[in-house]
Amino acid sequence: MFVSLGGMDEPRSRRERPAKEALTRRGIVAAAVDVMRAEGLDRVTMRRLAKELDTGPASLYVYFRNTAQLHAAVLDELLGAVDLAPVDADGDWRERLEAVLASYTLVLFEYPSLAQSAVTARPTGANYLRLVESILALLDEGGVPPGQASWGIDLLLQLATSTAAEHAGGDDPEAWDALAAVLRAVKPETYPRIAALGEDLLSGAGPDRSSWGIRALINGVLATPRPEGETA
Amino acid sequence: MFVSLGGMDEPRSRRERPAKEALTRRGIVAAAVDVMRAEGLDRVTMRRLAKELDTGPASLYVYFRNTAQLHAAVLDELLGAVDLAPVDADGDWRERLEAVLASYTLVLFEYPSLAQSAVTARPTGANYLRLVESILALLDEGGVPPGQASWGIDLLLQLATSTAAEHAGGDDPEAWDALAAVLRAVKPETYPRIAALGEDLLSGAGPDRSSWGIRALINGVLATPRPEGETA
DNA sequence: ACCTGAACACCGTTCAAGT
DNA sequence: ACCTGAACACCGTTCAAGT
Repeated sequence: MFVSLGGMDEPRSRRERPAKEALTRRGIVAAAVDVMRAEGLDRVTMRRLAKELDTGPASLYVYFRNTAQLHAAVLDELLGAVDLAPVDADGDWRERLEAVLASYTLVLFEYPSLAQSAVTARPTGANYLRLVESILALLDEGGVPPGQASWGIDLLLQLATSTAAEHAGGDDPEAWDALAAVLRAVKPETYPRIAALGEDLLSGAGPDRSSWGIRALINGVLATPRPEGETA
Repeated sequence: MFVSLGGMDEPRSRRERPAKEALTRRGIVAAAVDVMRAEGLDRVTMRRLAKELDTGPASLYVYFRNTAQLHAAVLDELLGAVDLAPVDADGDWRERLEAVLASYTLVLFEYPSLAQSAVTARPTGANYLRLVESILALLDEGGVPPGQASWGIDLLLQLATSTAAEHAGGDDPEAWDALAAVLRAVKPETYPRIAALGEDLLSGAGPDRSSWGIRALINGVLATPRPEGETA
């Protein structure tokens, strides 16, 4: 394999799609990420991937129980891009925690449909564990009692994940317009408070709003004791 | 149509599946709810419903832009079962708000995959509006400033929705065991804080944990001012 | 406007058989 | 154990044509 068989250079296309390679979990995930970047998560299917890897769909079931698990593995891969630098930086722990969660949200925003599937099937790979460990460090630094940290971390990631997931489904501007129209059309006699708040219910640029949400939850996690009789 | 044509009684089966009825939005949603209760949300597809209604799938696109919108309409229907009685009851507003959100979560728990789709496609029907109005009333009673209420309501519903959505995908006990195994196997040198918390990360019966989460978020929404320069 | 059959372009997952 | 082709039982959505 170290000698070229023919006299000609290998054409580029050979390198780009190797004729056949041994199937591995890592290789499948790598192919999945490629397909996702090129064609979107919708196309990250067992069949599409099998085609990419020159095999039949059944082969992939050796490595992943189902499509949801495959997507979870793809997400873990992407989580490598989350910026954990704020963990060891200076400054207020709350702000640093907010920064880490904002970075997580931003990564998910690139593929909101992946976020949607993550609401159900959390990843369990190395990148996810690093993220959890980092957040726990910050909560500890902030003096959040361990019991609250245990439950709080799930909550924080859940909120961040579903914030990104909200934008799955094409970010359909028609759907948003429809919601705005419904709110505007609401009868003040039937729904006085909705009518009173009106547009403000939908106000706020995405980032402002989601960072406020994260801050609110951090504050709540810090301030809310766990029910009695539970150990931490 | 008021006279029987034949001498025999109409067989029961005629009543149960009328030969043909005019297509209406309501009728489609009703059929969708039936199919969901009988066969699960997975089967609430354009094709399956078309079969149920004795027509072709294309007919349904007159009433729903796509399958996600259909599911949102089904959810709104189900939301009629949310118990809003606590709104006008006596007692602490926080506890009553928690009760309303718990009822919402409970309704979604019956069809977690519907909750999963609701993370992306919020309903906009009458039942959803009633729920929003009720929560706003409680936040107002609790003295939550309008700006925080506007943003907070979304957050509260989002958290409750994604809490139920987490259980979509079959509640696969194997997946949970896998996560537990990963956490147990974690090396204390690499992930000291995860190792230290250990089982507690997964502890807590569902209801205890999710009601703590709701309480934490309510507290956070109450305590966290919106950024300056924003009106309420 | 509402309704439809047919078509296009796909899916997930399991099975029995091979190595 | 890993790998595979083939099969089973489905999907969403659009189109052109009808009323």
